[in-house]
Amino acid sequence: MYVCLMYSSELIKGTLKTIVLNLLKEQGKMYGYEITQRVKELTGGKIQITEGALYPTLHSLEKNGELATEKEFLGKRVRKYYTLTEQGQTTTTEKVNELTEFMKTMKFLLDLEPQPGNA
Amino acid sequence: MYVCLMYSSELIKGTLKTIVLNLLKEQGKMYGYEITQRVKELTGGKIQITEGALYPTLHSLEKNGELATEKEFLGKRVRKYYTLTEQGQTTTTEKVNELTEFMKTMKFLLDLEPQPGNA
DNA sequence: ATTTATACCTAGTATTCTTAGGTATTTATT
DNA sequence: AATAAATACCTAAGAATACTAGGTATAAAT
Repeated sequence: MYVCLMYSSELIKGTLKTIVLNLLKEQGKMYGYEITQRVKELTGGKIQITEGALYPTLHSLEKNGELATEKEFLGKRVRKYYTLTEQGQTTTTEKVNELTEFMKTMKFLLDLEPQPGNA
Repeated sequence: MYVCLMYSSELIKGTLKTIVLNLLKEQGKMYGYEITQRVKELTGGKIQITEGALYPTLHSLEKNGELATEKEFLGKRVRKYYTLTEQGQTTTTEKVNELTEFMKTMKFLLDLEPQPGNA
């Protein structure tokens, strides 16, 4: 039986918005469920975005003017596609740059050499 | 006038424990205030741990058996030094490895090429 | 016919950080 | 000498954000 090792959820905190915005920048337009599946697929199951986290985040980003929506009907079922607004594109660049810098700083912090005496 | 650019606080979420544990691994023993100052110094002010976040975290780690404490008196003032327990050393290694892996995954996600048509 | 996958959503809870205080000693400045 | 700043500890209330656990409904697979 294959056990998938997920990252502990606390690590996702603070990066979810950036992940979603960046995916939209790359894929153009996506709907909620698609985002959860795509992230799961891209990370080999190591990051699984729950719907309880994703939908409120999408709604918040839309309310804030970063995302625009359009509905598509497949038979009787509805899909809600999200796209970046102009403001959203700017925000995405900023947040991706910030996260990249943050990770450099974290890498530096984690790579410090132990002082003599701390085996 | 020099303005220090801090990372938005949401990025710290989920990494604070790991930062503290790893610092203790490197420095051997530290007290709370020292940790805030050391992180600020090491990151050029880009990560500033607030005391309101740090102390509850230290207490929680101690309660959980990851940290041990000893008090030192300087005149009438008290310092509370924290050190890693054996369990704490194991946890530190695990959490540092996990964060490192997480950052690799994030880097991969952020470096994906935009699909044709999404300028 | 039933289960699984797709597709949306929300309410309550838990975690975790920030804000904004409080206390007290020591050192630096004026 | 008086005041301010730095050191050093702490907590409580609030905000932000994710999880759990539900709900609704259609389409596809077994």
